[in-house]
Amino acid sequence: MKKGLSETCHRFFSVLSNPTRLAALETLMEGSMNVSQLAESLGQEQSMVSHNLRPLVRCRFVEVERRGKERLYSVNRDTLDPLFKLVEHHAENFCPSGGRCLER
Amino acid sequence: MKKGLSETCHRFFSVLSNPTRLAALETLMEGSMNVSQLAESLGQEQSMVSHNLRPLVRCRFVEVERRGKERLYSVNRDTLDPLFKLVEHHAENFCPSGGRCLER
DNA sequence: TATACATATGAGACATTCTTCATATGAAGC
DNA sequence: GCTTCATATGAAGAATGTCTCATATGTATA
Repeated sequence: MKKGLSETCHRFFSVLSNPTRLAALETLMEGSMNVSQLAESLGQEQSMVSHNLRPLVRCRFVEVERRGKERLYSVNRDTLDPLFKLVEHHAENFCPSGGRCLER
Repeated sequence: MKKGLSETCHRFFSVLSNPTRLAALETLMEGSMNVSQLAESLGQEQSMVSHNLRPLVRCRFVEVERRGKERLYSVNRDTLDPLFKLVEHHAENFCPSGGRCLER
């Protein structure tokens, strides 16, 4: 681990350690959409989704594209595909009882 | 992303989104040690280190081995080596100004 | 079993992060 | 320019997470 990476990691992981943002990512993995569609799909308030998209965009987990008055959000697969695969792999290998060891 | 992985991810990432725990991992990456040594090395209270090691162990980011009255902690390289590499890679590719885009 | 050492645990104070609600911005069409 | 639709932003209470301090557990050794 490179010197100073620990600070970068903190920013990286804190953005990802939120159920709303993860659900948003999970949804966006299946296809790009705009904020309203995402809010609808998640069953959440538009403003909450918007608030939570911000850090995802800032950290480049998600990209935005303006389309008239809408904004189309899509995930950064370069990072997220291998990342989720890694988490899945860890859970399978080290959390035999269905991720139970990951509970508080 | 598999259905339900999002909950696993939340546990996974929340354990990692803490400066003390990341510093502990960073230190343990350079070699296994016991709690006192780690506390010393991090300049932190023993009890704080102990508190923070718990979730790391529970989530299998770290392993413990009893050695008499000491406990030897060491990192799970299977998960952490590729994970940190991935974060580093993301920072290099998507955060051109030295990870500045990862700031709040 | 008494002592010392290593580590773990619990409770409360403190800090940070989330969510909600109200409102602002901004783009398109009339 | 006014209205409507889509999204963003701000502030404040609510919820979570973290740290500290005091104390408990557990192991080795005299």
